[in-house]
Amino acid sequence: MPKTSVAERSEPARVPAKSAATRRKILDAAARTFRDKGYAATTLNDIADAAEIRAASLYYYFRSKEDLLDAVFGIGMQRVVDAVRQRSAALPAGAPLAERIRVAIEAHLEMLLQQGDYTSANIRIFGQVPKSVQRKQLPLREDYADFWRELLATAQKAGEVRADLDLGIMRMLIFGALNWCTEWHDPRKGPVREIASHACQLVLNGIAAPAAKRG
Amino acid sequence: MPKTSVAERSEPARVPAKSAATRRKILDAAARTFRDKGYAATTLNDIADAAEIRAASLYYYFRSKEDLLDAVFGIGMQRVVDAVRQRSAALPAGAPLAERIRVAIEAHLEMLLQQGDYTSANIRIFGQVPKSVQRKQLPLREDYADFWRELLATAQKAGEVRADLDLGIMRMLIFGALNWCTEWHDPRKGPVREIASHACQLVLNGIAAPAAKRG
DNA sequence: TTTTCTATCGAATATTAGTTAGATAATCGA
DNA sequence: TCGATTATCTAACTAATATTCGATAGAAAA
Repeated sequence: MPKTSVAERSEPARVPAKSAATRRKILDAAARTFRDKGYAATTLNDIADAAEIRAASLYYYFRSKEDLLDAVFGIGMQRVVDAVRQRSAALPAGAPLAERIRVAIEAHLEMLLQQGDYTSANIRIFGQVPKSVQRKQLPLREDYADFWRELLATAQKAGEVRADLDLGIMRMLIFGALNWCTEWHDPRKGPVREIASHACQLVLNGIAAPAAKRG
Repeated sequence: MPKTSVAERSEPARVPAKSAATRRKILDAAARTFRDKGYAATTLNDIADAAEIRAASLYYYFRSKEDLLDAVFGIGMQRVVDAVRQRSAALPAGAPLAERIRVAIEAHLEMLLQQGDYTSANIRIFGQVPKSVQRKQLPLREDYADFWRELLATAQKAGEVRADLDLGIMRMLIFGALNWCTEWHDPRKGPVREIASHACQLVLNGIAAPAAKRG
């Protein structure tokens, strides 16, 4: 029994909308399952079950399991890049750099903990995934890294970040504090706002130049 | 050809030392491979190859793949607990709490990045491992968490950490900054000391109460 | 209606991986 | 030297899994 069950049609029945909905369901299921169990431990049946289709049907939409993973990763990274860039662009031109860093932290955490499972899947399992997939994702990752590099470098040049800090190391420590949240935070439970606020305090106080120059 | 190749015997030929050396080689190989590729993606053949034996021989030392993982995890967590406790205990009784936090950070990072692959395997792949193994590891993990809980709570009570901070959240953010290093740091390359120093700055400045009380 | 294309499925395939069984080599105490 | 125990191997088994193939239902087009 195919059981078509078309429940997604919210818009006035577009032309190719039928297949797009299934594709989305597959991606959603894959993102969640990959994130929760890792790539190797996730079977195509796991994904198919969650998407309410049979495993063979996955191949109508994706050429392979790796392809599916790559698609999930791409969406996840694109989303966080867009979210952070957009929030940052919404700030007034003369906003203090600490404020720019704050909204970047908040956007990153919200994407990781509230929004879809795509970004958290990417962040969480990237290191345990076939090298070929990692390689294909590198350009997007570098895009995102560049955003932060520039943000921190500008803040340091402006004297808002201590001059003696190695920003490469500091950036990775900050990423760590944020990204690790996927390992412990229960999205249904705690409020993200509370975590974001603490992360901002840790980071901003952690790297800020002393307000009053001594000596 | 078995090719016995007994090259480990550094001590004067102990009694059961023969089997213990192989067991150690298996554990070393497993820790490294698990950490690098994850649990599911690691095959017993990968481990056996690295340990220079055949896969079937693993079963002379461990009942199953899960058992082997559990052994690796246990060693990894025990090591970091011991290292951090020991370093902390070596401090003079009246040492400032910031100093206690600093040595804890340093010990944690050294165990993660320099010492064996056991701790890093535990930290890195714990979340993508069978639930049964996670459950068996919880007591040890709690032990370690308790150490940090107590350390931070004491510092807060002493007024060295801002009173308005939720230490549960802050502790996980700190763990994140440290643990994430397994994802990006190349142990052969950068000096750990540099990273530890930056982590200390981030954490200590990030949570410290302002030196001069205002108002 | 007939044809065509899209989407989905059941079944088959080939490979791999964890595990077991039995044989055998190596070691050691007596 | 000899039997017993320890350690390791080869070969086989079984279950699971990614992937392929051919069939088919439904919708759209003709």
